[in-house]
Amino acid sequence: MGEQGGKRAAKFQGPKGTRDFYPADMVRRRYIEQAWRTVSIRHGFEEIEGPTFEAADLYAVKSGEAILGELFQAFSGKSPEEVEQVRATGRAPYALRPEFTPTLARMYADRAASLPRPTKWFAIPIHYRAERPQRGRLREFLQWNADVIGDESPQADAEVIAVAVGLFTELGLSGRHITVRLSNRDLVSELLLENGVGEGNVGRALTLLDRRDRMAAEEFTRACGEIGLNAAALAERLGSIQSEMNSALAAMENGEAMPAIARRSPGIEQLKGLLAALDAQGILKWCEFDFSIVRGLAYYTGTVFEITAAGERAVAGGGRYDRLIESFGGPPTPAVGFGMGDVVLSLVLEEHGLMPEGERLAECLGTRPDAFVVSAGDESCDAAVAPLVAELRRAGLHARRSYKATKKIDKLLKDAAACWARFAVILDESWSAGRVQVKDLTDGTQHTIPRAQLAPWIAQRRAGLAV
RNA sequence: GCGAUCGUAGCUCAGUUGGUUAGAGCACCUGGUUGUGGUCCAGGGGGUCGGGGGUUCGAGUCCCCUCGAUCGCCCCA
Repeated sequence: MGEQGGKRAAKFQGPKGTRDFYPADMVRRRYIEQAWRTVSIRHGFEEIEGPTFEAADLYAVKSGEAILGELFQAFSGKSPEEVEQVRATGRAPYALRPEFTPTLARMYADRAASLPRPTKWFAIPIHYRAERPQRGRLREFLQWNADVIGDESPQADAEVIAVAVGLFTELGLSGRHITVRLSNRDLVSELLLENGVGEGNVGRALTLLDRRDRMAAEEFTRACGEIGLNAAALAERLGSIQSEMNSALAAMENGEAMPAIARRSPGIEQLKGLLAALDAQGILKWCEFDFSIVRGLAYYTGTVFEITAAGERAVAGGGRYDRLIESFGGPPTPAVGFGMGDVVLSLVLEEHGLMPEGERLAECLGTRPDAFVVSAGDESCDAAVAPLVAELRRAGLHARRSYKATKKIDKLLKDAAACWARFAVILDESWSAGRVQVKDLTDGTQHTIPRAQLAPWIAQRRAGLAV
């Protein structure tokens, strides 16, 4: 911009951390979205969607500082008061959504009285976070969310984990590639209280544990001192309970009954319930306990989990948020859910050669043309291409044509093969007698078909019926 | 927001100690090899070397700034 007239226009680049989806990229995105949608529906979830921006206050307290620092802010610019507010406070009235759970909780709270229990919803929203892009992290991304609302039982926790596992299975991933790491905030909180932390400092302590690996040892020690936490004792207790729980998990995976657990507490009861429910879902082999996971978002309660793949960031993360809906003005409503981003998932699929391409991808997405019409004859054949394509489309077929000027059949067929068409319709000398050549590009056979029977012939043959 | 590396056609890259009109392969378009699907051959379109400034007789090649990308930090999907 700012160039003199006559100079070439300035080129624009897409904003930092965003992606352009050309056709080859879009089909890969659709492949993932289709798997998300198919598996969600298979597990009995119903699709919802909300606004891409919300009142900034929606995120203010519930999400925690971590997300607040990454908010993309938005305002209409229509009123002087609004502009002045942004200028004075640096805070806009709206924010592009950085996550979906607050929107979901708001939507549920609005109609809670008329919604069934449990309500099972999924969404495939686009999200925005103003962080520095890097491997597996962009500023604009898709995130699949699946939530069970109104069911406090561990069966609900297991059900959302099961739909995530179902997705991995659908895409060809297994427990060799993927691990579901389970934890429980109530259990960790109990142990914090038993190891020196006062009632009012539990939240702070959880945040501290969440960052433990990322801070200097002496800094961690000092922070522990401030809240009275005996970190060594806590680590020892958590570690021994963790290995006990993992042994129980392994035993159950071998078909044995759940072993007795030494400790008795509300947190342990939740974990035992979860273990039984995961067993009922048949997905124990994907899971393990990892009590170092507490998660950064402030609204989590009880069960929390992260799903990881070797060498990558977390593919998905989630947990219980039993008080969030109430805090948005709804009735007290337990809920559990997770989010899975498209960026890391794509990397994992690529890494294992599980992202299909070419014909297989076109087949999965239903984008293969049924007929590809080419003219290899005189002007009358050229003129017949457009009406013939239109006729096939009216018959409900996916019909395309070549736009090349050449009459070379090899090049025209190459054109047809490039889009994975099932049949090539060749207009040549026989067109003057009302017939076309149809080549089945799958098996190489060629047939002479009267024009009037072309569409039904292709439709039947596509359906696998004998002609 | 901080650090490191990088930035030449749509893609992958080559460009000699700075020196005349910036190259290749793939892709795209056209034509030929006289008519059937990732052969071969020929031709063509497309880049002011991310952008701006500076040093120099002269910079894609050196210096500064800026934008972007990649990989870490932070945080999380």
